[in-house]
Amino acid sequence: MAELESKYIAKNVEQKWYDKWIENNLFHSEPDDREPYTIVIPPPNVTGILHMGHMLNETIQDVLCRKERMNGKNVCWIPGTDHASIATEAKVVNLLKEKGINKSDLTREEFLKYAWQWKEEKGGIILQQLRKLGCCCDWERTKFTMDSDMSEAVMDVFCRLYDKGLIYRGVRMVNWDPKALTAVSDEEVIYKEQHSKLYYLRYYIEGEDKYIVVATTRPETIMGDTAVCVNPNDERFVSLKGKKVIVPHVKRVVPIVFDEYVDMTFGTGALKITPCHDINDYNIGIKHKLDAINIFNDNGTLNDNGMEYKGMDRFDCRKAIVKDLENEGLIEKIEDYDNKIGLSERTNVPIEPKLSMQWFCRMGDMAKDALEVVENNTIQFWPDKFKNTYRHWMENVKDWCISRQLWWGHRIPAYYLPNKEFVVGRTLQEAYNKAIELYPNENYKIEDLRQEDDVLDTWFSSWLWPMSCFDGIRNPHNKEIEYYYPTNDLITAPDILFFWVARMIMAGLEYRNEVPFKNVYFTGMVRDKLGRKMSKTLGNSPDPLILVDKYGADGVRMGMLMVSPAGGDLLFDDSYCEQGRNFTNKIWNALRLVKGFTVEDNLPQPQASEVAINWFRQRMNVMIDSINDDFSKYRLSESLKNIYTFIWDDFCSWLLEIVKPEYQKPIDKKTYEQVIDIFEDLMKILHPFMPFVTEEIYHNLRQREENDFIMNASYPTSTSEDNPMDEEFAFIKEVITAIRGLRNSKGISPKQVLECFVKKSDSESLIAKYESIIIKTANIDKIVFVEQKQEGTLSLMVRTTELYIPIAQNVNKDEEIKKINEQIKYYEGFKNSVSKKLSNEKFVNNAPANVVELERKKLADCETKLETLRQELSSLQ
RNA sequence: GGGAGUAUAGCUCAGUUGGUUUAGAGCAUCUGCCUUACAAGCAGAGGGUCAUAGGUUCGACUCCUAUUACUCCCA
Repeated sequence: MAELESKYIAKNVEQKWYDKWIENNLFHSEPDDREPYTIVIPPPNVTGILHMGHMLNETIQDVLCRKERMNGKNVCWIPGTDHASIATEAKVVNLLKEKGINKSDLTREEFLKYAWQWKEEKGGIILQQLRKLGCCCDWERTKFTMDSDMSEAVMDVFCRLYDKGLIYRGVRMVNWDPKALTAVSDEEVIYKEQHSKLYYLRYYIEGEDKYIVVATTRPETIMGDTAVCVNPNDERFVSLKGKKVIVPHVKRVVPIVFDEYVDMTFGTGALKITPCHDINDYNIGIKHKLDAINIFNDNGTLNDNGMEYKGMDRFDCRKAIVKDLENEGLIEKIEDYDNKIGLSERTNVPIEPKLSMQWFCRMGDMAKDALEVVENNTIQFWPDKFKNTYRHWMENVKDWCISRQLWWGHRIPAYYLPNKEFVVGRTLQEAYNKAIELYPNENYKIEDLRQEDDVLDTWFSSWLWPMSCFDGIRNPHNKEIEYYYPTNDLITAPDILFFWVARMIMAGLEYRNEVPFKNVYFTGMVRDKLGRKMSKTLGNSPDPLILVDKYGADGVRMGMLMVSPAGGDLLFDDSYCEQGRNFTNKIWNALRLVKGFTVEDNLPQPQASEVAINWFRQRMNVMIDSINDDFSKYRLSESLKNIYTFIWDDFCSWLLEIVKPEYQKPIDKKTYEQVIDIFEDLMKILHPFMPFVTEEIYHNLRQREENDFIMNASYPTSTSEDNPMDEEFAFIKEVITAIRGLRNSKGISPKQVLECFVKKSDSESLIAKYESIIIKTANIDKIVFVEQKQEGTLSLMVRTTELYIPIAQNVNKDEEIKKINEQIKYYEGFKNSVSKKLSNEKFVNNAPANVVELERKKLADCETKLETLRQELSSLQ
C-alpha cells in the first residue's frame, strides 16, 4: 500500500470516484423486480445557478437515495430543469437589448430561436454543478419542461381540462406588470411598505352646495370613478341615501352606494369606487352593477379616458391632477401615509390591477381532493405543521390564472376563428377539424385559424412533472410510469407549497387517481449567520462551489445537514463546513492508524481488545436501530450527529485507543481483522452523508474487485435487540473519565501510572469485567477491591461506586472538605425533592408502579451516596 | 387586517404519548497537553429559575390560557 498523506485532501478523491460511479453506470435505473424508490428533482430554473438552497435540497435527496439504494431498493432520481417563462424571457430580452436588439422588432419565431440558443448554452449549468456535490441522479433521464414529449403532455392536459369545462376564458382583475407587459400571478407580487400620501378629495353632492370628503392614495384614478361608497351603518351618511355626487374635476355624476365593506374608521368613512383599477372596487362594482371605466394603457400611461392627461405616465398624472385639484379647491387636505404596495417580483415596478381577458383553471373540486389526501395522511408532510398552512390555502383557493403574455413557454393551444369564436386542440389540425365540425357553413381554411398569443404559466407544466417525466400523461400505461409512480419522497422548500406541491397533488389525482408522492419533506431556508435571507444585494450568499473547493463536497454536505432539521431555517456559517472537513480528516487518520499496524499472526488477542470489540458490536446494533428510526422520521441531522459521535468518540477515541498496541509493537491478527470489519461497517453507515470519503476509505481498507463500490453495498443491519454492554460501557466510561479528571485537576501526568482501589459494591463484577480496559485507558497499574477507604487516597464517586486513588502529593484537606460539602448539599437537595414526591400519597397511589419504583431507587441510591460522603467527611475532619 | 410557527447554555439546536438520578449535543470559551493516526488533534472543566404570568395534574421543558418578542405565509 502506498504511503498515505497525513491530511485528507478531498480534491484528490472526489472527482475520481464520481467519474468511476458514472463509468460503471451506477446511477442509472431500469424497472426490475426490486422495490422502486423514486425521487423527482424539483426542477431548478434554467436561468439559475447553484445557490445554498439548492445545495441543501439536493444533498438531502442524495442522502435519501443513497440510503435506500443500500437498503436494496431500485433507486431512480430524475434530474431536470424548468423553463421558467418570465425569468428566462426577461433574461433573453435583456441580453438582446445589450446587443441592440429590441424584442418588439423580432417575430415570435425569431425571438424563440434566440431563447432556445440561450437555453442550450446556459440552461444546463446548474445540472453540471450538482455533479460536484456527488448527486447520484440518473443523468440519462434528464428532462426539461419544454422537451417535445413534456410539451405534448401539457397540451394534452390543457385540452382535457378544457373539454371537462375546467378551463375557461374570462375577464378578471389581474396583477399587471406595466413594464414586462404581462399579467403575473398573486405569488409573484411582493408587498412593500412605502411612504406615500393620503389625499382628501371633495365630492360635491349633486344639486347641493355640500360635499363629502373621500380619502384616496391614488387621486389619478378619479377619471375611472363610477361611485362613492359608504357603510350603511354609518350615521354620518344616512341622509345621503339616493343622492349622487360629482367626481371632482372630472365632473361626472355618480351614485352613492351603501356597502358594509367600507371601514367606517378608515379615512373619512367614504370610499371612491374605481372598478377597473382596484380589486375590491371591482367586486363592489359587480355587486352594485356599476359602470367600469378603464383609464390606463398596458404600459401604465393614461388612455383616451384620461381626458387632458392622456398619454401621461400614471405617476406623472398623479402630480398633475393633484395640482389641478388644488387649483380648483377640491382638495381638503393631504396627509403623509405609509401603506403597502405590490411590486412585480420580476421588474420591481408597482403592479397595476387591471381588468383583462385571461385563461383560468377551476380549482374547487381538485383542491377538495388534494386536501383530503393530505388530511388523511396518504401524503405525509414533514414536519406536519405545514398541513395547517396547506389546509388554509386549499379551503380558500381561487381559480388559477394560467395565461401569461409572453413568448417563451407553452403557447396556449386555442385558435381564434374569423367569427370571433375559438376552438381548442392539441395541434392546429385537431383544432381545425373541430372548427369545421362546429361551423360547417363557414368554409374555414386551416390558415384562417389564429393561435392564441399567450403562453401558459410555468407551473402549468411543472404540476405534471412527476408524471410527465415518465411519459405518464401521453402513455398512461407504460412500464416506467407504472413502476416508478407514485414517487416516494419530494424534497422542497415551503415557499412553493401552493403553486407547486398542491398542484402536483391535484394533477396526480386528476390523471392517475393516485398521489404523486408519499412524503413531502420541507427544507428550511438557508440564512446567513445573522439570520438574514441570502440575497444577491446583501452579498451574503457564499458560492457553493467555492465552499466545495475549500472543504470538499463531503465537508459541505455534512456542514449543511448537521444544522438543518426538517422545516427549520438554518443559519449557515462556513465553520460548519470546516467541522465537516475536520471529520473527513479524522476518519482519514483513523485509516492511517489502522493501516499502519504491524500484524502478528501468532499473537493472542488481549482481553481488553476482545471486551472492547464485543462492546462496540453491541453499540453498533443500538446505533443502527436509532439511525433507521431517525431516517423513518426524516430526522437526518439527528442521524448524522449520532453517526458523527459514534465514529469520532466511540470508534476513534474509545475503541481504537483500546486496541491500539503500544508504540512500535504489533497487533494480533484477530483484533486487526475485527477492526477492519467494524471500520468498513462504519463507512457504510456514513456513506449516504459523505459519499466520497467513505468510498475512498472502503477501497483502502481492503483489496476490492473492479466493480465493488460502497455505494452499492448493503446497509449494515443490527444483529441483536439485547445489547447490555452498551449501558455497561457507559458506566465504565464514567469511571475512566473520573480518574482522568482527577489527574487533570491534581496536575498528575497521564503518563504516571496510578493505583486504584474500588470499594466493594454491586458494581464489583462489572468493574472486574472491564478491568483490562480501565487499566489501559486510565493508565492504572491494577485494580484492588477493598472494604473501606484507604489512607492517602482521594476518593471519587461514580454513580454509587466509590474509587480511591492514592496520590503522591499531600491531600489538601480543606479543599476536599469543601468539595464534599458541596456534593452533600446537592444530594440533599435531590433527596428532598424525591422524598417529597414519595411522601405524597397521591403520587404513590396514582403514578404507575414502575415510576414509583424508580423514585424509590433514586432515593436509595441517593442515601447510599450521602452516607458515603458523610463517612468520608468525618474521616477527613 | 387574517393565519401559522418559534422562544431551552455565549451561538445553533435536540429533548419522540407529561415521570429515567432537580435539563442534553455540537460549536465557542477556559485549563492542561506537540501522549508517534490526527493541533483540521488529545485529556478535562465551567456555563441554563427551559421567554413572562397564570392554570390543569400526584408530577410540566413537555398540556391549556393570556402577555411579550421574533419569523413565515396570505390580503
